[in-house]
Amino acid sequence: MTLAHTLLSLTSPLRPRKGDATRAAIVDAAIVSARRDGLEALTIGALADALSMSKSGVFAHFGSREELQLAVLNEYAARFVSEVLRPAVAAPRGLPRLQALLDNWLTVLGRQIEQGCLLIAGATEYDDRAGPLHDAMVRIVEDWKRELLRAIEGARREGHLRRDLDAEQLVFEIYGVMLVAHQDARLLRSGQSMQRARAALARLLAEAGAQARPPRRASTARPSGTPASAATARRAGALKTTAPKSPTARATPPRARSR
Amino acid sequence: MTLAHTLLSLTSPLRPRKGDATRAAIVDAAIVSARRDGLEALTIGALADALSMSKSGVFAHFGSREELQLAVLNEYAARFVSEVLRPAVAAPRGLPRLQALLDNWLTVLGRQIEQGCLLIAGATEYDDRAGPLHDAMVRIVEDWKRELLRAIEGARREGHLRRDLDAEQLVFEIYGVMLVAHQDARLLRSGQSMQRARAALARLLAEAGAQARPPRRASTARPSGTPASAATARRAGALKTTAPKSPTARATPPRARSR
DNA sequence: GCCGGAATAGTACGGTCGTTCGATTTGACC
DNA sequence: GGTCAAATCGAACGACCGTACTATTCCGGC
Repeated sequence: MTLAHTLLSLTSPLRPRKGDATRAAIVDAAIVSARRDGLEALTIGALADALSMSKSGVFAHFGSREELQLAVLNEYAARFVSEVLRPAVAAPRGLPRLQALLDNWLTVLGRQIEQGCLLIAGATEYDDRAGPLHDAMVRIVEDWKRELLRAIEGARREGHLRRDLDAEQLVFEIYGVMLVAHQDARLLRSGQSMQRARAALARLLAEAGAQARPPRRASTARPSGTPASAATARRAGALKTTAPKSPTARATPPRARSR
Repeated sequence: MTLAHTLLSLTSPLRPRKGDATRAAIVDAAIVSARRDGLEALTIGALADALSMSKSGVFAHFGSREELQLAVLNEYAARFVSEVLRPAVAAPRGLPRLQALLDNWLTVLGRQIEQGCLLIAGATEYDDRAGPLHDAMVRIVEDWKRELLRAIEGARREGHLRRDLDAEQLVFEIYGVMLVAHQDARLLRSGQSMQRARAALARLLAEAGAQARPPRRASTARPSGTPASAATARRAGALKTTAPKSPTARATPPRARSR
């Protein structure tokens, strides 16, 4: 079946297969469901109901539940990369590109806080279950960390970060910030998680030797925009903030707040 | 039933109820299963098989699957606290106690890397599902973070940490290190995650103003005390290592390793 | 050694799961 | 408009789920 399918798409590769559209719609709906309840809670019946289709209609597109889960995971990962990494490579190489990447990552994480991240939830879901989903999960996370590493080493090579920086350690710690931001925002509904994450990242970068390019402004007085966060990076503008319009997300008081 | 049960245990509270032992055995087995596959994958039938009991025999002890899950989660949390927090309060208050707490935490996390942490896995499992398990999960994580906060503020009150420290931010970042250590060790089987986590924690504490008491080992240069901050404090022994006997877990080489 | 409640087993029910398979509909091409 | 494959449906299967009920076994107090 899969073979015939492949052969056919080879003989007439240009024909716009209609099934592809439904398949995409199924994956779309499945991503929503999986982000809410987890990949393992994905159910063909529930999906069919949500799409007003029959179970067998949905099933036929994948051949097995596992194949559906893999499609969902891969599609999510592809979107994640294209949202976070792709726009970042537009930034000039080096620190700006790394900063853009982290900024996009955090934005994607915080955008729809109602929906979780499959790469984070899947990591705990499949960390102990052998099988194709585990393997895919490992591959995706490893690939992503490799991209992050590349960006960091790029910035170091440009002289924007300390020469003796332990890049893998920095990847580790950045990932930790993202994980805790995700948990804080979703489980605890903290509301401050994005600010805390930005502060943590800014500090990590500052300590990694990030040069505060144009030191735009000194401390205390802050006439206009330029929000920003923790410790030193506060004036370094090490991480650009996305939506500084909101007055509720006011800048943190001089130096770190103590309780 | 539950009422009668309660009343009876009130009238004869000393009688050693035999069912309690089986109930404990069930919870034991359930914890193992939940740590491997998740709380949501817990199944009464599988549990009964593993214990060579009947489904109804297992069921009778809890009255519902959800009650079983709650029992498992609460028991796990209780053990976690008693393993991590309780022994730490033996340490002198202030920074030593905080360090002991973090050290215990990391040890518990790394001890049996084959089994995951329910507090971490459950956080993503229930971050979007309303219900008693979600509520329990939130309460447990919040309680734990509060304990961590208490330890940090205790250390600050003793003058062991910066006066202007943002304690909640430090809780946030410490939690991030633990989360990424868990993921690295379990999903990616990294093998270096514990060392990386120790390095990250040491740096966090150093930056929070932790005084490195007796610098047990001075590596390269640095004759005597003078705490050092940030990156350098990594070798200051800001976080005591549990089993330094192992030669594989050697101290991190001078300065940070790059790549 | 019986008695009585606690503990456990046995069985059954309704539901949902993933999957199979044959029937039916759809839609592009001649 | 007929053709034929692709797409979708409908019904059914076997397995497992949580739960409810009844029956049986266990076991300490008399």
